[in-house]
Amino acid sequence: MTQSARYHHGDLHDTLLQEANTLLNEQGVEGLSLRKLAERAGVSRTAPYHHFRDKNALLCALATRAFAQLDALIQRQLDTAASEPDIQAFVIEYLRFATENPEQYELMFGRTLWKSGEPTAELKAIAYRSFRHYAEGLSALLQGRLPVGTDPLRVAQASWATIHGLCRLTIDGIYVNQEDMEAVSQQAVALIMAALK
Amino acid sequence: MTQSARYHHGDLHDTLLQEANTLLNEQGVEGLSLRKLAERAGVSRTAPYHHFRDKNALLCALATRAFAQLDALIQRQLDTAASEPDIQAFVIEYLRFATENPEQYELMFGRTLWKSGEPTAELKAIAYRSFRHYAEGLSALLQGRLPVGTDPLRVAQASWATIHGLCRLTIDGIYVNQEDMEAVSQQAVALIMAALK
DNA sequence: GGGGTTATGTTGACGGTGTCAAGATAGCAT
DNA sequence: ATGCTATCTTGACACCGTCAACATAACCCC
Repeated sequence: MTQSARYHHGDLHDTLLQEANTLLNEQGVEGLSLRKLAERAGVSRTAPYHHFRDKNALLCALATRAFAQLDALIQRQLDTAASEPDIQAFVIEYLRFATENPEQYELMFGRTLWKSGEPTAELKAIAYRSFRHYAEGLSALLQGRLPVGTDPLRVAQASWATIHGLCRLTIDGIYVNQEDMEAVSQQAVALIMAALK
Repeated sequence: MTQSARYHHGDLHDTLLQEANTLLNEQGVEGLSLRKLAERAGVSRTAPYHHFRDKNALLCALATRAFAQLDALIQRQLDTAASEPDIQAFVIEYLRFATENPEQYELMFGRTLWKSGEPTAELKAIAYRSFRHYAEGLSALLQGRLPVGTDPLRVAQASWATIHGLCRLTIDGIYVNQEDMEAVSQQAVALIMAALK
């Protein structure tokens, strides 16, 4: 039986995720429909429903994969970091992750999944694990350099917000050009580090 | 002729914008459709097309109105600011603007308008005017307190990114709870201000 | 191997969406 | 009064997510 004529696809689950990623990068989440996906996988409109409960579930699976990459990046860059240049390097890497896959980043953090739809338990888990890794890595890095009474969690939240906000402004195309992005981030890191003894 | 039976609505343009705002706050941008809007205004499906070129144009008009409010807030809070507590107050006001109208804020800065659709010239204008007002206000405020060689524009971009990122994380429901938001912002402002002489 | 259970894939249908085309109506200026 | 133009209408089209009902194949147990 030929590959194209067989009734069962064989690996539709992964094929769908892969095609979804392609379509996401090509056209953004707006242009990602289950029907297009099914067609690209050479399968009928409703076949995907045997592998994902609904569109939200598929998008959550996609975002979960992306978070796994980001989590790996965080651990790789932050666990070996010791000085300000290391932090700068981490931030640059983070920004590149976001700007090289803007649609993916939007999906990971946007309200499509976190508000409009209900995020999967799996997605929540890895998203918060990523933040925990960041917070722990940063705390270790700034050990003894924070002013007394400064909650490391708050510093982690504030600094993530800065990086995240920069990503958002850049990939959404407002206020920060991609060429300026790294300069802005360097300024931000320098300012914060200057405040630490 | 009764109000409901007349052929011409009379003030459909503004009615649409008003209903759109209501629907946006109630159901988010996902739940905002031109057809619902038309029905609420007591008019047929395609009537709105005589007042807005397409859905994108209507959303841009909505966002433009919202930017006018934000712009007013910026000027009100920042032009009279002189010290760190004033900055804290401004940030708090900004955060409240975003968290009290999360769907509106999402629309203003989200990629729905800035990437997927083409932002109106009008929208672009007021969005950038708002940022300029912020940058100018902040520069005046920090006059002479920035380390030499520090570009005020970069500081404006970095600090806006911080505030914006905090808003995004909070209203998208990830990493920052609404109760923690103000504490995080205070930490961020304190850190940055500590770096300035 | 035969037969039943389960996983997977199919077509048909429903209500929703944005938007275009063509025609109806009303206001307004000449 | 007549014609122009703004406004509003119905009809239609191509999409979309998703449910129900049915078809096929794989797999497991006897």
